[in-house]
Amino acid sequence: MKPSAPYLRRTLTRIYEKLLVRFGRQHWWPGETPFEVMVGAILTQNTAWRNASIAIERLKKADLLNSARLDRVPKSRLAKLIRSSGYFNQKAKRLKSFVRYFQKRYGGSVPQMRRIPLDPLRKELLSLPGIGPETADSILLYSLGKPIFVVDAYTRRILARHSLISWEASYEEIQALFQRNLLTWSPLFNEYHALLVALGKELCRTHPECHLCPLRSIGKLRLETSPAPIA
DNA sequence: GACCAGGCACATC
DNA sequence: GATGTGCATGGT
Repeated sequence: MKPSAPYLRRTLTRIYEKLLVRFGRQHWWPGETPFEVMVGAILTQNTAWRNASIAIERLKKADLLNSARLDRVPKSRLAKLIRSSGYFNQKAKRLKSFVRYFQKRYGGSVPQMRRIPLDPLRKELLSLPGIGPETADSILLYSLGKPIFVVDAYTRRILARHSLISWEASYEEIQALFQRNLLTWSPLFNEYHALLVALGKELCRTHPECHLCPLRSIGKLRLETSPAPIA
């Protein structure tokens, strides 16, 4: 039985309010420049942010957190610098190809890139090697300020545990759930996703039974009967 | 020492 | 289209 639109709107709004009260504003993305956010989006793929941020610091220290210089640095040197983020050979390759594209297509200019409308730009990003839906949407939302909702492992886990989606829901289905039932506004999408991650990090792992979950009292939650695995 | 973390591509059926 | 596997580090 699919929840009705008014129910979803109400519930998604209540969840947001609860999370905001519990965790406060998250000030995402934790990066100093839009370009740093793009690099971070690739480095954090399937990796704890802590490890990705170590790699970012090393790039900064080497004065390489700049698209023109990153475009010129040898891939082997880049791989060594980003070692802490894991999958460093793959990520060095992905970063190089992304930066090549960014330089060639936009001259390394964020404002130039931002001029492209959301849909075609998303398609463009998805066509790059190593840029999947989450990385593309993270760049669009957190680096460029485009109104698109980022879905990640935490988002799926939390929504499924609270019976708002099935565990098998696709990326696009989950994204559409938020985008159809919330105001299309990038600051809201920004904060909402960051808050879901905050919840996922702080509670879902340490308290998988959800006894302390701030969302517990919301709507028709049926936590007792949701599937056990949270991974 | 096992398990996990803000994915993605590619092979195979 | 679904399912399985490689990629790899650092923290708990």
